[in-house]
Amino acid sequence: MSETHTGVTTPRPGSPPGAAGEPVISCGEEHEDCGIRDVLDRIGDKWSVLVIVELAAGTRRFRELLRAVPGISQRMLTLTLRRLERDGLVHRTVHPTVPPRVEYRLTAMGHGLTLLLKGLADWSADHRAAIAASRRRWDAEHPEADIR
Amino acid sequence: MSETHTGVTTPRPGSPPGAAGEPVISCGEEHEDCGIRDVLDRIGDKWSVLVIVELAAGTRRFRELLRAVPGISQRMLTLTLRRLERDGLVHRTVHPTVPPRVEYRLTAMGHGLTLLLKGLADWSADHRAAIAASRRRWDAEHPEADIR
DNA sequence: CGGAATCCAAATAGATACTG
DNA sequence: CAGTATCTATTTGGATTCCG
Repeated sequence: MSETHTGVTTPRPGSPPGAAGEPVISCGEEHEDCGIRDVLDRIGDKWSVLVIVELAAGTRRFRELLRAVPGISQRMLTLTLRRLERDGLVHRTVHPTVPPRVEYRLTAMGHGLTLLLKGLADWSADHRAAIAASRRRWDAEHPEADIR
Repeated sequence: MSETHTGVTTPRPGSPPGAAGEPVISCGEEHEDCGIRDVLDRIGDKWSVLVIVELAAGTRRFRELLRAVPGISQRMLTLTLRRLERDGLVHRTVHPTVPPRVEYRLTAMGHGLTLLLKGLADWSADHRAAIAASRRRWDAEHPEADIR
């Protein structure tokens, strides 16, 4: 789910070994949903949205985020924050004190993204019941189907 | 119904940092995701968006989708379609002929979702360059970092 | 406190073969 | 044509330990 086919994708220094001529189903030139994958790959994971939502409320320290996002592990919070930082959605400030103090806040672009997330959240809320009902109906009509 | 309990709010300019008071997130009373997770879990996977985008153009048969979405396997197309159907985003019509003819089309709710996806696609397109640049910078500043 | 490193379990995706 | 059924490979997330 990470860096897919941006067309300009940066292969990081320590690129994967072997695996030369990968097909890499690059969305040719006709499919216009190309850029959207970058964003979906980011917000589609398990924790990014929750972290972004928390940061939308203001600057937070690492430990604060850990508490604010219930269930997230230290490792996943670190990974999530690094990825968001790498994409330019989150800014990280290190205060060279003892003990260390590291603060995270959304960048302007990150804040812009929250507007879209709000739209998504609204739509989700509006259709939550319908989706749940549809699932119940489908599950009833397809017993012993294993889709997940 | 749209402005009820949404997930993200725009931070006020003078918001005190780390003010442990009111969470600016209102997802009802508990820390639930407002149902946005249901939607993200669906559109966040590898293929759903591509399938939805293709169906947004009109009714499609299974084989047509298989050709239209480059790289998807038969199995993943089936799974993706079943999940979308279960959520009430896609409708499936079986014509009892020989050979079988199965058609897929978006439901009204599915079409509604495409509007949001368009918003996301637009935003992605607008920030694609910025994101790519941010990634290059980050990767340059963090050699041998493996964020995946 | 804020991580990085390691190991392991689970979820997800892909290839292939078979069928009504 | 439109799927299932298996099996395997890859990705992802979680738990734990250690460290400046």
